[in-house]
Amino acid sequence: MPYKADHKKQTRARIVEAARILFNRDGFDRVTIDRVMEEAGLTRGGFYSHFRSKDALYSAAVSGFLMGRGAQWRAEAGVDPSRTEPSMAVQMIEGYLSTAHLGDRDGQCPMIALPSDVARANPEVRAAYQQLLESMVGLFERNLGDNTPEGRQRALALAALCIGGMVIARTLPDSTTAEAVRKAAHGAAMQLISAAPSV
Amino acid sequence: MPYKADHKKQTRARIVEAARILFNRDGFDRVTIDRVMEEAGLTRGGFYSHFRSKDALYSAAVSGFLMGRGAQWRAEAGVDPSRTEPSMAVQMIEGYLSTAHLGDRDGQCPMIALPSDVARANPEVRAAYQQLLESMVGLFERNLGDNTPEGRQRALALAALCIGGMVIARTLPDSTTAEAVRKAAHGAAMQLISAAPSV
DNA sequence: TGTACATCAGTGAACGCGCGTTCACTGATGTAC
DNA sequence: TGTACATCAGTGAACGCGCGTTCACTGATGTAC
Repeated sequence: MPYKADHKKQTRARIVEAARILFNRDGFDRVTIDRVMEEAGLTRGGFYSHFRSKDALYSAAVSGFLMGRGAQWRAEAGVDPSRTEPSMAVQMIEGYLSTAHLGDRDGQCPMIALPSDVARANPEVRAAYQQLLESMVGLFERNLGDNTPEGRQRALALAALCIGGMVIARTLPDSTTAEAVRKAAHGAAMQLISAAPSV
Repeated sequence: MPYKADHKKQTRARIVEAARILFNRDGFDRVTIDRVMEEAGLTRGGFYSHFRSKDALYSAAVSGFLMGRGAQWRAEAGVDPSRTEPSMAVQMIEGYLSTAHLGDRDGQCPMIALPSDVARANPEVRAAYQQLLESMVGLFERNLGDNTPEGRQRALALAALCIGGMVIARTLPDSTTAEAVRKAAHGAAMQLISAAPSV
């Protein structure tokens, strides 16, 4: 057998990682396979021995975030999934709604970078996106320790506030207003958390 | 002078309206000038006597919403800009975070349909988008009658929650979860409003 | 009132470019001897 | 240990298509007489 067993798997991972960054930056339609492959240090033609189509790469990039950059991000933010307590939810929000995250176009959460793209994408991509959301909501839910329908509702609202605040801040050409939106979402999120029964 | 004075202006308005709907549905990149012109009952070639470029149409479509479909929408939702009282803010949220709005792909608010497109668009488009946001935030602010920095912050957070909730709901392939997100955002918005000092 | 005319909104063919995808091939690599 | 070999990851030229944009033309319209 030529090449080591995981050689191809590693190349594939490099393509997905390059795609994740470029999709975050420029969106699905404006990223060409040429650019993805070049960023991964390869050439155009090899792409189709790794992926069925450009669409297949899209869902791989979205769902790849959770285990890759997303895990790294949780570690940096000091979020420990094994500990479940309200302070962890606060920690998540501090990280998600931070100025650093707002400035990080390449490393940002795909839920911020790609929502309107995803809303028009195929079911596979949308399922990957929903999986990201469920993971965020699940973390909120467990950390707030309210295992009722109201608890889930609160967790969903927190997700909407975090993602919504960042999505809007990113559209604004005026960085002062963008920062104000980020801060406002942060404040409201804290308010929602402190209104939770278990806190 | 051949053709009435406002003939060209009306044609232009028809193009903008067609563009607004198509952009809402499919996003900027996937809408072709051909389709816009066809939808407006015209042919390809005439486009450039109305707009400098496809980009110029984009910002016209985004800022056109406020006076066109947006005004109609406010009327339907029973929002009266001349009355400023908390019940009007509640009215706005009821309309914005409604099941009807979630189902209305063509008539929806462009802030829901296009945020990740706009984040990568030129400054002109982004300015038009910011104008939409300012108008929504201004309405919240005045209606809640809290003319302090905290009042503006609350208004910004409400906007983030309304837009964020709808943006996320729209990405989800599973309509039950989508509806849950919408409801959760609605509940949290009401909670934020009722926590305002003047209510 | 009817007709010739000038204007310019709208037409549709054409151009050039870039993209997703295909495919015959090349050459780096691990293995067998 | 060194060499010939089979494999298959990766190459790069080519294809076909669709899109934004241009441009020479057409014909519907209001006006002047």
